[in-house]
Amino acid sequence: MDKTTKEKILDAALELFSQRGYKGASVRMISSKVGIRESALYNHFKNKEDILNTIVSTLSSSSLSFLSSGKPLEESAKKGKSFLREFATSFKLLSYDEKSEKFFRFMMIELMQNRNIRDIFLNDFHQTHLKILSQAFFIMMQEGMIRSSDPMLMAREFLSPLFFYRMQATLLRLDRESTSSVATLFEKHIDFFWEMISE
Amino acid sequence: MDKTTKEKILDAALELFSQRGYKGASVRMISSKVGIRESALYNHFKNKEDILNTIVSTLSSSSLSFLSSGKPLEESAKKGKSFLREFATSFKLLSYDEKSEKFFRFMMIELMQNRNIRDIFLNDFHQTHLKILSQAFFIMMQEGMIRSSDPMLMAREFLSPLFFYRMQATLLRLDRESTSSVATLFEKHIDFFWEMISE
DNA sequence: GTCTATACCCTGATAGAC
DNA sequence: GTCTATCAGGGTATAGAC
Repeated sequence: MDKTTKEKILDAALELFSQRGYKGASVRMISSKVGIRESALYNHFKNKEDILNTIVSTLSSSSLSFLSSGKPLEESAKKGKSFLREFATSFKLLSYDEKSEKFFRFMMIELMQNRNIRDIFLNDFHQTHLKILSQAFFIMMQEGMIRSSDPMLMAREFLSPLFFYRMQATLLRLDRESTSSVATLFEKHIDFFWEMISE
Repeated sequence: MDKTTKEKILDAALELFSQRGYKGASVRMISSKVGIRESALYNHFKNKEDILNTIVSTLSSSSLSFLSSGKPLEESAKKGKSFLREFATSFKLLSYDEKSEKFFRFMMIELMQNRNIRDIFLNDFHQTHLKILSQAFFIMMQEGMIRSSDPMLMAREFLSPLFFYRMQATLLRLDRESTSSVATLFEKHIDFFWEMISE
């Protein structure tokens, strides 16, 4: 509560962008969702694109990558399977965070249409996670916990199913279907993957 | 050449839908790409949605699942790694087929917005491939070629990276960047996966 | 900061001449 | 089967009163 009009506009815009994409969500819809006229909206943002840019720059950094939480990777990676479980859980939990989930839906819609969103997806989102994972696998290999292989390849192999399952959960939720079957896929993925790579 | 106006409309529409989504591609753009007036377009299709439906029903079946090419699965699955390589290659080649690639881009844009497209993606596209793969893995397990595990889980683990790499290739191509690095990811995936599962 | 009023463009779609 | 002409509705954005 006690949100400023500006914040209300951003919330309404994110909601509509995530449902209909940037072009499909009109300034009219956004302002009516907030409860003001279109013209009043222009007191808070220069134009429609300004709303988009504010949302993107706010959410692209914060809501996409987790695990920036202190702890040195050297320590956590040595936990092996537990580390992977923590990573996957953080990944899965993102889809339960309302704003992250809406931004994810929006990214998926715009991925093929907007170069800027593509860059954010591939760099901020994907590369960041790959980097963490490949470092972790490298450490696990050094410790002799897992088979020796290309850490970056292993990171990709571990991350792709996580991404796919997250997308699937998002799709199911859109049709108000249960996501419990997908939730177990995360668990099964970790078990399967660990069994395959562990020495 | 020698395309009917109707075919020209469908081609132009697919091109524009794949770049801008359904809403973003106007009837005006489509008809001007064909070289006719908007009104003339209505002699060939009832309305805009009719164009979409024609495209979807034409491409959802044909361009999405390959491997319907005769040969019984029992035989090909016994080839083990070669089968996986063939499967992955067919999957990769889809992204070199112009129409399949455009339809894939369109699907990605509409996935979060259109229930019908979601169903096609999850059922026609994803489930079909999972079914083939899980049957193949089941046979390989019976033959003692690979570790024993849940065939459906294994199918998902094998397919998710393929999907992700295909998506990545599509994204790179949109920015006219080289996809050769992604092409090798397909190969590496097969090698890695086979090494992990082979007995 | 919000309102009304308005400008101007793009949208899907139809009627009727050729 | 294609054209011109036209329509109502919705799109972003601005000016000026309160």
